[in-house]
Amino acid sequence: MNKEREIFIRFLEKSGLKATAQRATVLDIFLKTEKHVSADDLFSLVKKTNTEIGHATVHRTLKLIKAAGLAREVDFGEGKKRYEHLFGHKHHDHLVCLKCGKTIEVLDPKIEKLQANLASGHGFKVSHHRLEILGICKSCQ
Amino acid sequence: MNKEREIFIRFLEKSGLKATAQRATVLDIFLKTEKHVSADDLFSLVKKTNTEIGHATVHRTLKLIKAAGLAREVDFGEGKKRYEHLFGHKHHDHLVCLKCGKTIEVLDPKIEKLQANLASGHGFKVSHHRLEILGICKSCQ
DNA sequence: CTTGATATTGACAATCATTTTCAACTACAT
DNA sequence: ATGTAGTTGAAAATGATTGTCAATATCAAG
Repeated sequence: MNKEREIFIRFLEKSGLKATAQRATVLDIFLKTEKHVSADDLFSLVKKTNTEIGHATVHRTLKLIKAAGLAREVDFGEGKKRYEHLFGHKHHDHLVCLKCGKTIEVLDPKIEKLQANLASGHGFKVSHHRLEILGICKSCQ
Repeated sequence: MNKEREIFIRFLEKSGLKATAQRATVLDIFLKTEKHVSADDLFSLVKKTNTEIGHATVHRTLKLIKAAGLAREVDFGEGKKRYEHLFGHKHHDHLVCLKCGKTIEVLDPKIEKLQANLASGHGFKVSHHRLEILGICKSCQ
């Protein structure tokens, strides 16, 4: 967590941006939640301890956190972005339950490998990928 | 194409909905474009031949086309939905170029198989999945 | 072919997520 | 301490999509 803060500060410096109290607050609260938060989720969490921070700032800061390499955008097809931690977390894909919304993080190295092959076979230089398997989880069946 | 029209009509009947000229027009133009169209793309295409159709109708009709099983929603993370043909098209995944926006449809049965195994290993009953590999295509490198 | 119940339409307003604008404010190098 | 340049919150703007509603069209029944 202090490591993440340091990375963020360093990213801001390097980009000629400023380390403000609002940015620190948003980052801290983001780091405390181990969920896939939307900007609005995070805004609600932030509001609990600090009524002064506007939602535009939360959006702006999430972009920065992502740019700093501390978060990844995920999209469960809801029409809004969600963010998850990236630092100290290995890449993974998601199983998303269509009933209860629960997500399970999964990883299959064989799939990852095959995906890379598939892309390079088409001359593609991969930046990243997105795999979501949607269905009904065990407890919802 | 006539097959698709028939499926659509049958779907409307079965659902107690009406076969209107607007719906026929939107469907026809959708079937003519072999692209991943957004509602607004399609609205522009429709407007070329028929100025009378509103954008709300295009949105509504795309939903119906999807419900009829003739289209699939795809999401390239642009904050809007795109639709692609489903009838007579096998399932596939996408390579999306981040520079020119071009998409290549790909399929690897081994990946599909592994995905199914991965999900069932977690007790998941799969409804569908979404795989997009984002990167830079050959000609944009 | 007329009718009538019901679905549909387009225009417009509303909504939701996100971004922009802008004047007041703050960080931080000097 | 100070000036410059980035930052903030509030409010307005944007873009995609959906809801409202009065006028209109569909289609089964007579």
